[in-house]
Amino acid sequence: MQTLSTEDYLKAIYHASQSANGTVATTSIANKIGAKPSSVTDMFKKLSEQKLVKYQKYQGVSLTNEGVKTALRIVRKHRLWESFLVSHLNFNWDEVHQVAEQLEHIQSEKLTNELERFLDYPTHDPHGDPIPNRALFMKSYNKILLTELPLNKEGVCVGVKDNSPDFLRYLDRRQIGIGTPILILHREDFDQSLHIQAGNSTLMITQKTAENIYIKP
Amino acid sequence: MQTLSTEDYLKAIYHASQSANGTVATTSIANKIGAKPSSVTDMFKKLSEQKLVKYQKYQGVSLTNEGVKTALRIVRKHRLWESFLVSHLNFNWDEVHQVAEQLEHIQSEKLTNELERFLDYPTHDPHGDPIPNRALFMKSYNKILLTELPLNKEGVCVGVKDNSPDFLRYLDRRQIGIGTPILILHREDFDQSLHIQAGNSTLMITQKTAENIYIKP
DNA sequence: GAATATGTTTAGTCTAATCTAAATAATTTT
DNA sequence: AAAATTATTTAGATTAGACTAAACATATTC
Repeated sequence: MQTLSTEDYLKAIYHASQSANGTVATTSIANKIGAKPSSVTDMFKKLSEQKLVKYQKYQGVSLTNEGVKTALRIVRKHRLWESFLVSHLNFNWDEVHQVAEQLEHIQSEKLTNELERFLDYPTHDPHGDPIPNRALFMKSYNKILLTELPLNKEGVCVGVKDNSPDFLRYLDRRQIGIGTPILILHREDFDQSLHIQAGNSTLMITQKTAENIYIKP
Repeated sequence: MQTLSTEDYLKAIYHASQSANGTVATTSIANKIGAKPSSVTDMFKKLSEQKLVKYQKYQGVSLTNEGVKTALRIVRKHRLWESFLVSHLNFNWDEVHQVAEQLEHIQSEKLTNELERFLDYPTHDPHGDPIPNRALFMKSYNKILLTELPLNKEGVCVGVKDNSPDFLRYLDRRQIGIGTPILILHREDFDQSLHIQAGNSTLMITQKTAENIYIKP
């Protein structure tokens, strides 16, 4: 059984190892967790003793199979709770993260599974991220960044890369959300900004914005 | 902002001070919390510094107004979550306590208030205990113990005193629950056991059982 | 490939919450 | 009311998780 803190570390390692090639550096976790590198080293040792990560001095960590499972159980709870908050408790997609960070630590298999049933087995959370099922399996549809969408080819927004409240509220104001159909009308060569059609309105977005929107073509 | 542990203490003090006359002894909290008396003394001092309890050496503690409010906020969350678990997640009334013990510590006013709205402002939890509203006010209807119900006068089960899973499952097996109409057919002078009509069936219960069932006459 | 910069670990300290054992206060019994 | 019992507190130790500062390893730059 894990403590609250070890769960946070495992989740951070899991997410970091998705972008990296499996192995994760001390500092990168320190930044995510908001702790000093020395504290992270201590925790790496502890998790290593519990056989949840493979750790070699100065070489970072990678999750073991058991570690991945433990992380996925937390991710599963996090995303189910986020879904619940949005679908039944009137939370916006930019408000759910902080509360789900707490709820993901609640220990009760029955609770998790019943919540999943109550929500009718959702496959994706309010940010478009896939929810691991009971067997911890998740399937993410193949998606591309909005920057990669060809001109005049319609796609649908299926997720965001940056989950920060600031970015999410920015998208809200522009009426872009999960499910919004998007079409690139023109790409400005000068600064790679895009004129797009999103739903019924046309608008201009920067490259940085486009790099944080996932599209299913 | 309270830690998890101080919240547990405040809740324990609150519940203990309901039965006692407001002031609560070190040992009684030690037993409830499952800690040694010396640890409890330490915590009394800490809570006293935070002005959540009034503490005098060797004289036990009593909650301040702030302390009562903090405790009630936790009780409110606990009972709302219990209600949710039973009404939407297929939990039985004997299963909810352990999970609600965890959920009651989640910090988010919006979450609590939206949960309350989602449940349509319930006034009582699955055990018949009153749920404090947003203003932390709760009204408990006047109830009596089943032992005090006059012969042949119908009442309705509105709660239980003993919330242990064992007792609750015992009642389940006898098909006694919140809302069950109950009538005392005969009281055995010898051992104070009761022959009762509960719903459609008649059965015999011991004095100890009757002392743990609340009735609205 | 030596010098420098960056990243990581070690050693030692701190805090919150617990504990045990001993000391002290309050209560009960005789 | 003295003795015995029970309850409470103090003193000192322990653990998990964090920290700082110094030492050490790796990576980068010239």
